Amino acid sequence: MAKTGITPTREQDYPEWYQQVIKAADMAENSDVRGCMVIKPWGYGIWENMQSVLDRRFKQTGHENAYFPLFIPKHFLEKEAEHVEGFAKECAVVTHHRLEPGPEGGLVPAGELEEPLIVRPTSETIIGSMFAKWIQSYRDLPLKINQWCNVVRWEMRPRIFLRTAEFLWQEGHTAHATQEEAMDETKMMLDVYADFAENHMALPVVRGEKTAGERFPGADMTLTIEAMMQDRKALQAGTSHFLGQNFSKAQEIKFHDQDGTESHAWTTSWGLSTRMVGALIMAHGDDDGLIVPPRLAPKHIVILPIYRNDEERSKVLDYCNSLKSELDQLEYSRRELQVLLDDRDLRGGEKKWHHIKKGVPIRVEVGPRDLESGSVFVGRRDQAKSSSVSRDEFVGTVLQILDEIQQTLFDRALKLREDNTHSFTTLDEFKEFFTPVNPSKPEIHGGFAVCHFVDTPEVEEMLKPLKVTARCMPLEDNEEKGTCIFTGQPADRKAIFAKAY
RNA sequence: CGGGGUGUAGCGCAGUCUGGCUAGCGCACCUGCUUUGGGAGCAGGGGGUCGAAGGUUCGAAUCCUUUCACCCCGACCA
Repeated sequence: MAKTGITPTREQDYPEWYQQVIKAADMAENSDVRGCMVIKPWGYGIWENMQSVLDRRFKQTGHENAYFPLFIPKHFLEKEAEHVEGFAKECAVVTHHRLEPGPEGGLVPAGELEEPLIVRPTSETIIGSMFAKWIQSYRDLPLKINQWCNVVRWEMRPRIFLRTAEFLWQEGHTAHATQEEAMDETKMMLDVYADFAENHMALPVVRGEKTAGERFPGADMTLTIEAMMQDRKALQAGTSHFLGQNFSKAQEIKFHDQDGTESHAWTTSWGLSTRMVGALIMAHGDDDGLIVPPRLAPKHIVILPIYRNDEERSKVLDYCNSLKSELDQLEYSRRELQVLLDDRDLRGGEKKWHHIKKGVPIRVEVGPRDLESGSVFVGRRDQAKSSSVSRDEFVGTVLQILDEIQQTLFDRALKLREDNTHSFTTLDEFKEFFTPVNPSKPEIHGGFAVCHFVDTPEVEEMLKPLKVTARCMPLEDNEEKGTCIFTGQPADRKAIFAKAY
């Protein structure tokens, strides 16, 4: 009988499968605060590894970390018109600074603030206000700052990791003397994200430009990396914004050039959030649970000792400990190899499934028979079968196995995307692609549709009933001119359309 | 903010229509024995006063009133 680790399967009920994977892998859970999640050690460990890879890349590309306040004075947010409009509907507002005993017990807010404070939904305004002070001369530029923090966007429909009221992210903010330099920065950081997604998350992405309707509020241009999840929906995995002089004009970020003229700086911002953990789950998980790409795994290998009595136990544990020390010497992807020896007093099968559901890349089972033959029983999370190999061979090839798993995950995800990306030249074909056979209980359908189009509000309107959005206009391979399948007008380039998270 | 629904043990639920012994069941948890290369079996055990407040009644998880919370479907969104 093929019993799966997760009920239901992806095919049966994808959204429910997603929730169950998180629960089974013990990654996170909902908290008592609606819309806010608690990230548990296994989920947080993955995020920490994401942080460490990205942080290194940010520093390599000339950025420094700093920290800015959680609270933003209301009038800061009001300065940039589009920015206000984009975020006003989802801001948490702090109006008081004290609690006092209420008439009927409990506590009531007191000490009303002169000006309400907004819990940051993003920090362009408060960082910009500091940039305005720090920047006076062309010699102060470029200024390239990143911060790791939490932000709050009051969401009505939370989904753990994908959309929560509070989430963790990094936000980079830079200021430059010229438009070209700011544009180069915007593109470079998109490439950093794309490289991270593909080489560390094993997640193939399309690099593209957002349409006017999907752009960041206040940006002149938003670049994005878009990935396909296993239900064929798109997920925006990271964005990089060219802000032009919009914020610098609103916030007076000015500098004197070499010839003494005063100009407004050109700014960018770019962010990537804990949403990526959700992307990782939906891109790689299977019906037995999570699969963590080795390069981001909190534990690469779990050793499971198998024994029947105390005598066997001590022998097996000695063998396991020495194996662990040997493996501990190795490094994988700039980290020490992380090896867990799980000697909890649990039945073997239960313990094994526990680690399968968590997605540990490699399981090593060690029992009395292995001691005699000097071997280990190795199972890879990307394969169903396990096999016996000599201990020395295993230690000698383990790093290679991890790379193979990493590659397998990437190849699988790429194949999924390629198999479900189609070009369309007529609107009828397009509509059919996005219409489920059974509308009351939609099956997994659709994918990425690539079509010529013109970026106008009418097109966005036409897409609404289908619940499809323009994900991006790909940066690569997008020179060919054609006809917009929505309006019939001549179109300069194509866009990718999909249902999205 | 509109429509629908649910609150009973850590989790998932039955019981509510038709009020009545000490409020049940499954999973999880603890103990013991048997098992052990694979998500164990048997036996025993701990844990809830039924979202909250008020009312009707000899008697309320169950009926009535008020209230709170959460979930799902729509509009919004990294």
